[in-house]
Amino acid sequence: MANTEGRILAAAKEVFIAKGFDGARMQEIADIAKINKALLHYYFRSKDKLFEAVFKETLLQIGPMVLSFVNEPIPLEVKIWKFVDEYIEIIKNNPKLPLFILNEIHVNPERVINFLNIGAFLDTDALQAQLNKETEVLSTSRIDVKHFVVNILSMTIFPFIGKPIMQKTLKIKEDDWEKFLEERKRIIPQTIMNWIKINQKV
Amino acid sequence: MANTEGRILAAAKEVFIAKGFDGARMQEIADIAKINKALLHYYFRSKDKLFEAVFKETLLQIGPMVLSFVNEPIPLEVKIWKFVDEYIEIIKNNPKLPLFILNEIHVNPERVINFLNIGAFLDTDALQAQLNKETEVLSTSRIDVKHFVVNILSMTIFPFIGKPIMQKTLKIKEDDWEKFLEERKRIIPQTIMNWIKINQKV
DNA sequence: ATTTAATTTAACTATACGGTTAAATAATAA
DNA sequence: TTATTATTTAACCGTATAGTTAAATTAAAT
Repeated sequence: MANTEGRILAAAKEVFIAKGFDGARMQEIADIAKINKALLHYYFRSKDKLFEAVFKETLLQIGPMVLSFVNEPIPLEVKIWKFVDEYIEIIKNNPKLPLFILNEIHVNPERVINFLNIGAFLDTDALQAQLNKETEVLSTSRIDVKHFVVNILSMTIFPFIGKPIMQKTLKIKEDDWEKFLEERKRIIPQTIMNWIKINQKV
Repeated sequence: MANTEGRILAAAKEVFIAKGFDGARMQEIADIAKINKALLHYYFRSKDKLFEAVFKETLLQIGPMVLSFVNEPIPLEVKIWKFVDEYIEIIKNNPKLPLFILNEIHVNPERVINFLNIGAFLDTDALQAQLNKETEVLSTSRIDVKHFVVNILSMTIFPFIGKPIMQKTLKIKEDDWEKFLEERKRIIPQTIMNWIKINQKV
């Protein structure tokens, strides 16, 4: 049949992301791909090999999408808005992906450590320079690029990772989740920019 | 021997947190607790029961510690500083805990959903009122308590969850990690307070 | 001292699961 | 047509793992 390998990869991705490597079952992957276990091993010799293919493909798919324009020469504020907006949109379509990646790194770093370079090309020095220029113009205290990046990533990604707890603690119903995410597209850049803009040398 | 149950729980916590429910092995737990598998089942009838005990205990241990003073009547800025400081200290001693909890909720919500109430008592209305009072004094635009909480939690917890990626992307060596966390105790309240303080009705 | 509870030993069951195999069949390419 | 490749079927192997059992031993309680 057409595109068996693609169906296998899609099925594997679905199951691995939903249940993690240890919780995933080769049989279930085969079922979802609508083939049998024998053919599954015919295409990908082992669970490890299959996982490797899925993980690599996933990182290649999501990594560059996000960091592509971070190194581009556009104004800082635009950069932040664009980043947050695009990142939220991407994760909205793959809401379970961040936790999956983070957890696999955690429970089995050896298995995934080789691919971690993929998509992790971030020119921190250039970004720091841009930050310095910005704070100079505003005559505010300097911003450390490390905390700048961590702050943005945190506020953007964490709501997805902690969705169930956020929903429960903050009483956000499923119907309001989408709206909540739209609000964050506004709130996160606001939080970051206000942090940078305020005239308070600490 | 003395305190066998405690040793079992400690061992189980260690293994469950390190490898997740699916990756954890009863034999390994028994080994670490320095007992045998038979005695393990003598104390906790099944893996599920043992996990339940560990998960419940963990939530009870960490939940109240953190949220206890959030509802207390202390100034907002103090509250933020205190929260961030205490939270970072607590997680520093249990750095793998947040990802463990979040991931277990993700891969098997049915198994853990019953205990999610534990420690999740947050009076959002009272906090929103305090925020309103604060912005009124500063005559700045109102802050939505949902994003307030999510922002603080995100910036505090996420660095631990994403530690390997943060370290790689931002070139933070293990020796500098502790310093980095100390910086965050300063940066996070600063980010939040500047966000609130700036006179910019959006 | 006697009973009760805690702990070990060691073998065992049942099952789930990753992976294999071989033969048959269908589809595709040469 | 013929050879090659893809796919199915179905049984099978080996092993890891949760959980059991029963008997023996040690420690604690009465």
